[in-house]
Amino acid sequence: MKEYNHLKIEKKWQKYWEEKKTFKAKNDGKKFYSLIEFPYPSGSGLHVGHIRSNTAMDIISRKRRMEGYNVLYPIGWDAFGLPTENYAIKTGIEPAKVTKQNTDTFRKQLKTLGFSFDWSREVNTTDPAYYKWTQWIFLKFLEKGLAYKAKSYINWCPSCKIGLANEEAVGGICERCGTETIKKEKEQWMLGITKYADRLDKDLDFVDYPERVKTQQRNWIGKSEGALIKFDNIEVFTTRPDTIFGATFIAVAGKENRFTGRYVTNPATKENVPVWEVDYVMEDYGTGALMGVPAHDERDFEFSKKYKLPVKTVVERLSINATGQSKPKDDLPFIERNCVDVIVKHWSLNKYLCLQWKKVDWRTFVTGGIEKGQTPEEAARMEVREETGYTDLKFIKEIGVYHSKFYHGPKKVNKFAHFHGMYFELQSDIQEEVIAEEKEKHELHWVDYDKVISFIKDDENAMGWNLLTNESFSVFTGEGILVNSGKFSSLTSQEAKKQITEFVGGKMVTKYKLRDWIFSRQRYWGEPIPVIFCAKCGIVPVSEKDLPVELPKVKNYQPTDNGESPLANISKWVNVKCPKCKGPAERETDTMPNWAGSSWYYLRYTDPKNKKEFASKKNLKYWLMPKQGFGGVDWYNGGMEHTTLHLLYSRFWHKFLYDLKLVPTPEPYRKRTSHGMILAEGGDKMSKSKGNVINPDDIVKTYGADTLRLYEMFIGPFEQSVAWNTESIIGSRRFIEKVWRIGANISAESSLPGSLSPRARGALPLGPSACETPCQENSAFIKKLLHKTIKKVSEDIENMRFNTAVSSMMILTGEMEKMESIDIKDYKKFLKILAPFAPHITEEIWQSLGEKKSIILSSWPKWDESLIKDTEIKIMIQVNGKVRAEIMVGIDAGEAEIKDKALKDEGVLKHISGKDVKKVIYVKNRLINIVV
RNA sequence: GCCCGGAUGGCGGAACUGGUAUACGCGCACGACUUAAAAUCGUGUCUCGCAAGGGAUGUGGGUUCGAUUCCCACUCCGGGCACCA
Repeated sequence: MKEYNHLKIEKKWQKYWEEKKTFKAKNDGKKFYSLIEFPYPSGSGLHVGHIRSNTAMDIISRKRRMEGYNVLYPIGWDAFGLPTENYAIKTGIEPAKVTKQNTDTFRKQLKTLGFSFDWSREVNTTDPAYYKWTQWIFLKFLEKGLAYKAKSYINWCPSCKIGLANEEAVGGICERCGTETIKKEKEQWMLGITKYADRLDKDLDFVDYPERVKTQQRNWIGKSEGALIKFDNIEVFTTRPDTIFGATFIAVAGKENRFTGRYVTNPATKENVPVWEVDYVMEDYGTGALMGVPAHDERDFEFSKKYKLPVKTVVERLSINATGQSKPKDDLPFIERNCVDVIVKHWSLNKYLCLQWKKVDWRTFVTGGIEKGQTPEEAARMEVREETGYTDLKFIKEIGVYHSKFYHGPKKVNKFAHFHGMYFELQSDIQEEVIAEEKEKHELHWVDYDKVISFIKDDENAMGWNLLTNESFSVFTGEGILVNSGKFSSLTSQEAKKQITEFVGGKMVTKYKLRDWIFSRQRYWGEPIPVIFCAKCGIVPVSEKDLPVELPKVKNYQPTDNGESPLANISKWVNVKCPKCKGPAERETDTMPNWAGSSWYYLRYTDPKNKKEFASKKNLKYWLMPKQGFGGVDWYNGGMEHTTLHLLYSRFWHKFLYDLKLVPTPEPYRKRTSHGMILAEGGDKMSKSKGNVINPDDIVKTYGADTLRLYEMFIGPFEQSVAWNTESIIGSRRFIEKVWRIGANISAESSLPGSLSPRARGALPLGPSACETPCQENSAFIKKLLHKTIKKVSEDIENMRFNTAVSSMMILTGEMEKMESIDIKDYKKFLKILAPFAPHITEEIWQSLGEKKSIILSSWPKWDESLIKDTEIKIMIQVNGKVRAEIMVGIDAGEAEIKDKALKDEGVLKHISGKDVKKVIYVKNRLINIVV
């Protein structure tokens, strides 16, 4: 590991980049904006887990630069400042000092790793120069009526003595210390995020986020469309107004289930229904009251069972065949028919009577129409007798009614069938003769209980069976066809919703789970809310020229016992003159949450030193204007833990600023990705308390920064969590040394120190491929592999598949090392694609090969498709799906030729001789499968 | 309870759209070089079998000429939401 002094080399290049500022914009013609979610200061320091996403973004950013883009890749600090505060409280060191200390350490660590941040755009969100603008934006919210004071419950942690936001007290447990929280009522500042709920939901359609992130955001917003309907003086919210005829009680929020003794009128049926207090109804969702529809809601059903309330079915199942042979034909009208679907149990075995149709691929129970004047039971008996001959039937029960729209192949018509599911048990095998015509239609099967579902195959045909055997089908919560609903009967749920809502005088509304954002914190560390309370003038905003309202220097920033902010005790700071009337007034002592500064820091990156505005319009436009889709930050990588709150909050702020015409795009981020965590060696989360934290400095000291970077990328799929393993890191180091060795060997003029010992040099010559084949062929082979690798690495970086990119470069160097000589141009191309991964060592080799400019100023190599194309391809030959041989054929060999060659192959003949070749399947450029 | 991921050698993991399962790396074993060690290079390394062959991608089934990949059921692990009418 001491063949060259990697630490020296890395230091040399860190310094070089610092001085030359190689990473400054070099091409204004194109633009790109990549963003990293920075590592935030915490007590435990930066660990290898933090480094991973930075490395990934650094690789992308370096590649972009080589592709000629102007890259904005800034660095920010402490937007998620909570850990600092937390650590400060624990240690008693002043938060500002902790931040300063940590920031310096981290800055040094990040530089060591060679990240190509644009340090001149550094943003520190806890700096008053920055949070001035956070306060300024808050005042805009206030001006537009989106910031308001309201009574609200806070979760108070008796141990931390801190009021917690909802997200910090999940399930009533303090996220910081695990203590159970207490609810306290308090006047709090709120931000009206619910006004943006609809747009925050809708605009997800236009951004490039992973599907799961979108889903999580949508769930959080919780949009649902329904109706407000009055039952006398009680208004309920329901998403299922179509079930109102089945509403047999009204449930209002309460602590226990006790009947209130009151009755109200169901506006649809005009019947009186009882009003119950119910513990599963939430006071703050919808209207705090709901209509109980036991037949079509599981909780209502449970409740009605317990208190013996009537269950009234008003919606029946409807299935429409969407695909395949039974899909209704568009040009045919539907023929409605009442039918029976008859399930018949065997007289002694646990088997059931099923039919396999002969003319179509249908598997059903006995079915048929109900003739005029027949009861369903009579019809069922008749059908069983006609189709199967069995007569000794005992009627057990009617299973239910379900509807189906399908195309009846044998009869060539669209059918709209209303099935009555009928269940019989056969008493004996007494059987009459079945007429020939019926026998032609289908064949009879007795199917085992547990095979029925797989025999019937089609879900819709198995509806009767599911209703009979599966309890979860007992409450139908889906949409279907209305029954017992007066003039709305036979409408579909979809059709009925609007009509019924109108009929009962209700109105359609959209509700969200999302609540307005509680924006106050009773803590020291946060931007003070820039508001003054005056006895005469009320709430007065601090004027813009007095911003920022800075945090006062305090001795004790610990939270108070009474739930007030620590700032409340500092009368010097609190007591001010009212800006309007100059009378005595008091400052707001609440501060903003850590999410505030992080909601817009990316905007400041475009113009971090601006003193007049939070960022100039010109800069915002340059970096954010749509390149694709909605525009915004081109690429934002961050941890999964921020996919709901932070992402949603910053989207909200951005949209608000967009409405004020202060930012040019309606969405902040065009593309969002998330990295998986690096876990400690045991697979646990890294944490200081567990003592399993891997410090990047230690790794760098032993293996070098390039090795660490490579390993972080190689260790596993980027979006997946992986456990760290220090043992494996040596592989990445060996790879780098191999690259170095090839570089040292490649040219006599190379100024690289002779990295190969004479012994190793002696051992090197040049594996079998170098000796056995002529040199020219070798060089063509390497060229081809190189171009394949360029393609692979280029594409893999874009898709964040760094692990396979590294792997393919390892394969290439493995082959290169076997060669007697390598074209220096080819080797340089390889260095270029490796450069983003291992910037220091590639830079050193690059310049030792006579290059004067930094490798990052060179251009990203292009691959040549014609070189990649194979002239001969390998075709696998399978016999009955098993690989038996392989043949080489020319790229443009015809199918017949290949098949012919395959059938004559010795290895194949062994397996097919004496057997009939039934079928030969040829998959282009891949394989031949011979079926015998 | 609901929603979303995942499960492949001793280990991290690879496999394009259903087409050679285990690339690449680690570890291990053997060999070369060396007085020796380290480093480096080479060979081998899923499993049963002497071989021909057979069996393996969490478990069980299905579709297919062919399934790690698609479908159904289940087990375990991870993440998110949780009386949302």
